[in-house]
Amino acid sequence: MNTAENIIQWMNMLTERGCRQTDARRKIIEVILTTSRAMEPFEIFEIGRKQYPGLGLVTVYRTLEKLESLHLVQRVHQPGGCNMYIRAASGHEHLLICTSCGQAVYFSGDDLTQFMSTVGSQFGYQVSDHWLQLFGTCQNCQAQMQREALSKSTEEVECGKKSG
Amino acid sequence: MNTAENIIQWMNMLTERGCRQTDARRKIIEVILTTSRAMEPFEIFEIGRKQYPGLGLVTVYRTLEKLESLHLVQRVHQPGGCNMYIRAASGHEHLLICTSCGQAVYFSGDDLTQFMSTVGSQFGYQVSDHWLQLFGTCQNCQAQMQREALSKSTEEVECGKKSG
DNA sequence: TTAAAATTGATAATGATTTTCATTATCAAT
DNA sequence: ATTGATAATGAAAATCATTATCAATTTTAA
Repeated sequence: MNTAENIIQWMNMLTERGCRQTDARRKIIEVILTTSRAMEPFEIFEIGRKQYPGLGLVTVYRTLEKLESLHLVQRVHQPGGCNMYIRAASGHEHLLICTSCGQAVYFSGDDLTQFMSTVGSQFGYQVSDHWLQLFGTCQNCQAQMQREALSKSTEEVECGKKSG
Repeated sequence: MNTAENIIQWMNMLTERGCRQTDARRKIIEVILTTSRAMEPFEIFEIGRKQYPGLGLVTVYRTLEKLESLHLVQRVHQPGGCNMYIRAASGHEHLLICTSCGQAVYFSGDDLTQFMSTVGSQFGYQVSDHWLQLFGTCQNCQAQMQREALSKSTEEVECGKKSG
């Protein structure tokens, strides 16, 4: 499914829930669907109003709340804060986030379901939900870092400088 | 190790880091070490000042920040918010939290380490860290719910009431 | 087209967390 | 035990993300 179809689909889900289709919501959804990393409300607001100047920050908050209740977006928890949003996982998926650029991908965590309930029963708990998130460095950022390290060592050779 | 010894140990870790040992910190640490669930700063403040009336809320915030940087406490992320703290995990442990009473226990997640890096390499990511948290109902709360369900059905029989 | 109702965005209010700052407590050196 | 440098404290004020208010606008079903 392409982005345009995806936007229509999300808008229709709003309609099904008894909500109205508005330009503000369409733009907010577009921003979310065309960005592959988690964003703060203010960031969505800033990107969105470039193409839709009337957009208000409060509307972004309200729309995110609505989309979250429809399980179309989800909050992302990170060491630096928990106020970012990204399109929601489909089923038993979990996030893998680049700590350098924020790029996020979903991976399947089906194989963990058994482990979860086993752990729970060991402590007498009835496990109903789990959160799993991986942090690391994406391919781009790994390459970038490698380039930087290389150019740095070259500099040292050429100029006789020491890093520090 | 008992609580008293544990408090001394934490206080000494503050000293090692160049911090001073104060009554406020001692009381805050005691509250954390004698409670087996995550607490908000204000909750720690309220419990602490019962025995140490001078305690200030700001000091609780500052102490938590310091203890977190020493990896003695950690922030707990929950659907309802991420402003609770609990003693930190030792090594590869993860939290299992009761969604009813907040009771928390740590379980070992060693067996997941392999899974994590495998998943990462599938997407070209170099995984450096992971978050895992389980939610469920603890034994006490399960029993409690069962009792409530029982007494409710008994009521119905005795009084002929319908639940609603 | 019309009118009811949902939505919007500007503004004000809220509440958790931080900063400020004068006072107090700690602790190594005496 | 005393001292003095300075870390730590707590009260109050400031900050900042989020939420509530409300009049104006937009959407949608009829």
